[in-house]
Amino acid sequence: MIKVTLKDGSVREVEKGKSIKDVAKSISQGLAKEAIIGIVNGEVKPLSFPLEKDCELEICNFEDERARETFRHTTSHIMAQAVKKLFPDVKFGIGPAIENGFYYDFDMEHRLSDEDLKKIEKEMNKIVSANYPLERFEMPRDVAIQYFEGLDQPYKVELVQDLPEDAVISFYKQGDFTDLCAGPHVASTGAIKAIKLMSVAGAYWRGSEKNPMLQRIYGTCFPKKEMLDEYIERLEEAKKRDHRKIGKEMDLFMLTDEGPGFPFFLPKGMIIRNELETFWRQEHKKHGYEEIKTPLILNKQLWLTSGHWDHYKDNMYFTQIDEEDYAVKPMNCPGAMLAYKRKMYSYRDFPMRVAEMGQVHRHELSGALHGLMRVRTFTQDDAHIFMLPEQVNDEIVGVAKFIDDVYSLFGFKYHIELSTRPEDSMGTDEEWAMAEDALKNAIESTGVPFVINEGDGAFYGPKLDFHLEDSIGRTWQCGTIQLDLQMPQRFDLTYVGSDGEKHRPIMIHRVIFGSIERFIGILTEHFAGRFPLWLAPVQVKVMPIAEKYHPYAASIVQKFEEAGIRVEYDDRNEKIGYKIRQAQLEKTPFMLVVGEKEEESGKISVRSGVEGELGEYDVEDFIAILRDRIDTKNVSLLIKGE
RNA sequence: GCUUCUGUGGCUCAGUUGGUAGAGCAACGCAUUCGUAAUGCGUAGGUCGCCGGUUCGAGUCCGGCCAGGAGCUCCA
Repeated sequence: MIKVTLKDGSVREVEKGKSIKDVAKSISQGLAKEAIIGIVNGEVKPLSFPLEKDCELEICNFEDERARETFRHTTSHIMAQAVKKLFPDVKFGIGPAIENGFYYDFDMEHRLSDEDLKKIEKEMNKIVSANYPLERFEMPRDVAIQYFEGLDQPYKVELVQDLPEDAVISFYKQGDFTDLCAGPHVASTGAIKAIKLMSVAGAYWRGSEKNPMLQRIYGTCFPKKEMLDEYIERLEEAKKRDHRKIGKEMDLFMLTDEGPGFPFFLPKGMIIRNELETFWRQEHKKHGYEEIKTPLILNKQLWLTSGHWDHYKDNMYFTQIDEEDYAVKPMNCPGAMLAYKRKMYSYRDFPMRVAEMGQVHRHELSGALHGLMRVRTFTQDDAHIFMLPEQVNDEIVGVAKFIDDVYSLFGFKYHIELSTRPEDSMGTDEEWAMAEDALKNAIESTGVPFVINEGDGAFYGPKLDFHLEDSIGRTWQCGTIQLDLQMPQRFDLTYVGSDGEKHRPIMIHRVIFGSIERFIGILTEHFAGRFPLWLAPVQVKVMPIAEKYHPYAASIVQKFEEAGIRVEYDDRNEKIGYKIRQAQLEKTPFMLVVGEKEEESGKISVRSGVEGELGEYDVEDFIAILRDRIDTKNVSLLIKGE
């Protein structure tokens, strides 16, 4: 007998050689049925794994991330086996589990279509039914290379060649299919239940555009069909929140063939944009920022000095003025450097915070464009902070707090990445190490978790990036704090220290929204078009029941207008049901119905876009409620529900 | 930019094996003045993304270009 310590601390005596599944069964049939993997002394093992000595054991179902990953990774092997059966000439890339499923990359003559996906799915289900056990075995590196060369699998050969000389290479075999794989896997193919292949797309081998493009099949799978259905349902719901769809429905912005990547903001979208900018100015004033505006076009010499001409040319637009070369600004910093250089500064002026709502133009690849999220012109809510070395930490912490405050106002969840030195960059290793340390120390001191994104910094310095999620879980970088040791040097920025000598200031670039355009896109998806009252393009809509109540309705409209509330008046000759339906579809927060009853009582009947009928309100009372919501920037549209 | 799919009136979509375009909503007109998600009747609106080719004949087939979606790459 051996002792198995379970996660809850309890200890079970089991017969030596019993499998994890046996242990699960002995605890409860339900657990055994749901179990996907076991974790033995911290290592993921299949349920068939025999327990030979005393150990700690955790039995995991689909709720556990490690179990999900193992489950889906096995499914990617099943897909590879199915593809091999249908298309014997296929060459395999890699096939990992990802956030909501898995993928596998294939190289073959045949171009995969949606019909092929169905065929592959069918073939996969056969493999599941056959319930092949997954068997692990090993080969020395050189034997493994020969093995894959013999099978004409060049990508696998490349993968093995990249492993160390003395590595022992592990394989997993299921039925007639064997794949290079570190594992782990579930015990047998029969464990996989609900499979759905989602799409086929191109993906470069090893993520480099210099390599050949393989065909990637994305799929997902669950232990139960109901879970798959629920997931697909959620995706459908998420699509309804897509800012491109809502932007069109609510008439917020548009994109045209004439200006791909150059969005038009329409009257309703401008209200949101202007409200955000007003809020932004108020907050920056409170945080001790001054505001400037620098030109959109500046001459070649400036961009040579800044380094953009050498490091950012591919993304810039150019023009000529009086036969001299000019560029449209892709960033605001060089302009800000010129503004700084206009006069002398004392160390007493620091930290000096200079903000700019700066419109930039960047030539993004056509395939990268995406609604308002990725465009070719956008407005950054930029700022440059000039400071003394001893002020760096406080300033970074201060900006991180500022960003957190703004995101919290909207109820956003975000994650932070520290992006380090990229290949194409300026400056010395020492400078980069210092700058990276400064950012790292500052963010560590706030205690907020972050991940490191190796080699993704700007060419002039490392950065802390703040990422927000869109409706289907893709994340977009919005806020960023970048420590720049290059620009102050290149532009020879100075200040006079307490010693009377000239010194070089330290500078950070930072944005909070990131770009107004992207931020509005994220906001739209986050609120599914039901913007907080202070941002809502239309706050209330007044709807008389019939023409004879128009004078009373008009007097209501006037009262809301006088209170500074954005009110629309629907005095069309239509039935009230029709007006309500349209206002609902427009996502109007509050609808005010007025007819005989209201005219007599001098009140209004309020309908909430999210809560339905709220009953009668005194006009002044309701205005006060809305005014308070707007002034406090309350994101909730609920009146009854609070 | 790459792989792949898509592109029909303002919007959402039909359009069968190629025979010179249809619906609903919206718009406009008339009637109706009607209490919380669509009142009825009528009118108008389209060089079927653009260019070229095959054909007696192309929205439908072929090629090129443009734009959009998904993904890759890249990024606020």
